[in-house]
Order: sequence, then C-alpha cells, then structure tokens
Amino acid sequence: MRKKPDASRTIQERVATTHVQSLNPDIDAMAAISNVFRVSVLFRNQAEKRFLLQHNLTFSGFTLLWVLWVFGKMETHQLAQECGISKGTLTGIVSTLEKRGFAIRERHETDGRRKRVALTASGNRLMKKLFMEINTLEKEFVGGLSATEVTEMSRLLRIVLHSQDKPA
Amino acid sequence: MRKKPDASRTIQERVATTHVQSLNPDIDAMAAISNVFRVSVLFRNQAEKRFLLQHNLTFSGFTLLWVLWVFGKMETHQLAQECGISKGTLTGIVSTLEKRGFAIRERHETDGRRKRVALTASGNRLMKKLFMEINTLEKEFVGGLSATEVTEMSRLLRIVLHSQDKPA
DNA sequence: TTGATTTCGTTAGGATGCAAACGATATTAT
DNA sequence: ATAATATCGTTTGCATCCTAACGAAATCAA
Repeated sequence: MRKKPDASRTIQERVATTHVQSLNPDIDAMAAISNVFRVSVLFRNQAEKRFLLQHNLTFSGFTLLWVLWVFGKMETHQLAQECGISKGTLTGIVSTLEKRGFAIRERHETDGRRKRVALTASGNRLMKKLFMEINTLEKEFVGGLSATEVTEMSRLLRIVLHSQDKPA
Repeated sequence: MRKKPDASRTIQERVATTHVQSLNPDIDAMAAISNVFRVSVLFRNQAEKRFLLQHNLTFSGFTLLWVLWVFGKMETHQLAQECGISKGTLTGIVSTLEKRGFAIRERHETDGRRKRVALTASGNRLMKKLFMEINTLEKEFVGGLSATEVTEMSRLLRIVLHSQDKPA
C-alpha cells in the first residue's frame, strides 16, 4: 500500500503519524478546536477586506460599534467585557473611533471617574449599513449547512463555551 | 406576560427585538459565527494564562512553534500561510522566538533570498511539554460533548471553512 | 476632617497584526 | 552582457492586544 503524498495530508493526520506513538494526544479534540480557529481567522480577514477597511475600520473597531449599536451607550468596563478585550485596549480603540467620528466619550453625571461610550449619528448610519453586509457574510459562511445544522453548530459551540464556566 | 429582564437576554435576542423589524437579519447565522468567535477568544486567553505566559510565549508564538513541530523546518511563505498571518508579521514573531532561543533562521543553500525556520533543541523540548498541555485544554473544552458530537462539530466547521474556497 | 483604600480610565512598554514600500537576490528579455 | 522584471525577507507606520504602573476621583476610617 502506498503512502499518501504529503500535500494531501491534513494537519491532524500528520500529527497522528508523527507524534501519536509517543504522546497519544486526543486528535479529535485537537481537530475540533483547530477548526474553530481557522473559521474565526478566515471570517475576520474576509470581513476586513470586503467591508471594513474601505471605511477605515478594523474588525475590533467594528465589534465595538456593533455592541454599542445593539446595546446602546455603555460604560467602559461592560463594553470591554462584551468585546472580550482589556480596559487598556478599549481606551485605544475608542480613541481611534473618536478620531474617525463614529463614537464619542461622555462624562458620568455623578461619578467623575466613570465614562460612557456612545455612537455618533455617523456611527449609527455606518452600522446600519455594515450590520447587514456582515450578516450577508455570515449567511455566506453557513451557506453550505442546512438550517438544522446551523442551529446544531450553535448548540455545540455553546456547550463548549460553558465548559469554562466553573473551572475545576 | 412579563418581559424578560435585560440581564438574562442573549445578544441574539436583543438584536432580534431591537433591529429585526426594520432590517430582518439572519439571527441563526449570526449566532453561529458569533459563537465561533467566543470560543476562539476564550481558548486563546485560557491557553495563554494557564500554559504559555509562564514560558514567555504568546499564542501566536506557540502556534508558529506548533507548526514547526508538526511539519518540521519550513520556508517562510509556507509557514506564514499555515499560521494564518502575513509575511511581515511572521518576521516579527520569528525574531521574538529567536531571541527566546526557541527557533532559528537558516540560509537557503541555492537561493540567497529564501530562508528556512527551524526549531532549536530548546524549542523542541518546550513543545513536547506544551503540546500535551494544550491538548489537555482542548479535551477540557470539548469535555461536555460526546465523541460523536465532537466529530460532528469538526465536520460542520470544515464545511463552513470550504464556503470560501471558490468565491462567487 | 484628613488620611488610607478602592476604583475608575489612561499611559507605558513590549508583542502581534496588516499593507505597502524597500533593498537584495534571481530570472528573463533583448 | 546588461537592463527590465519578478520574488524573496525586512522595515515602516499605524492599530490592536496584554499587563502593570499611574493619576484622579470616590469611599471608608478614625
């Protein structure tokens, strides 16, 4: 029996044949998480190239505007958590979005330390357009799946998400 | 009938109630892709905090070492593609890993422009350890799924990945 | 009331991330 | 052979990304 040529082998097959004898890793778990990363990188790159960069927006900046558009004006700590970034990073992104005119910082009425971030009218207009364009991309990504499979994928990912809820 | 309190509503529900009337987005597609991002961010953060940072390694640096460990020494353009980063970014990461002593640049024998990147002995030792630790984390992430569900998730994600193979 | 502590957002320093411009090396054209 | 072209990896400029240190503002203590 001939061996498969290298070019046609998946990473998982390669790991299995190279290292499985000595270390015995869980190849299926590895493949699943690995595919999550591949999808996420691919989507991010496509979104930036096809829709975001022409408006001087990064994916991170878009994510922040998206959260503001869905939730309305928010305090920074909540905004950072919803975006999955640290508060230091948030400061930088908000500053960039302020320069572009899409978001604005507001003072808290009673607490001089806190601030709120809100969409500007321009940011609102942009999001109305981008929200649908990104949703088009999302539909394109899951276009090869049936409706049942899409919700099944969501369900499985949600279970994975909850694996870290109560760290052992 | 009482409305759900805000805190218990998912982002998808919020989008649906806030914007669905006017724009009619595909909420299921949005939720699926959104969950992909959440898993990927969560895994990256956990991996860095629990295993990588103590070795002065970022997730990107680990990914590069991982590819080298699985594939052996590689030319830079192939390495960048396998890691999903640009060639400029690759230069920076390889430089960092060289400073740390985990990887090394080698000259091409016949072509003076090309270079190869290889693991050092130290990098090899580190990867043998980290590979299993990260695999433990991968197993922990999919721990709430049955074996069938893990492979099903991989299959669905692979289909999503191929949605971009032949851009319309 | 005044001093210590806590809690905000920002800043600093280092490491990704990208696209585009850049030198160095190879190849091709004439 | 020499000029034009193509292809490498690196550099540059800007925007994230993190942790840790920092000042300002609020709260708590005595």
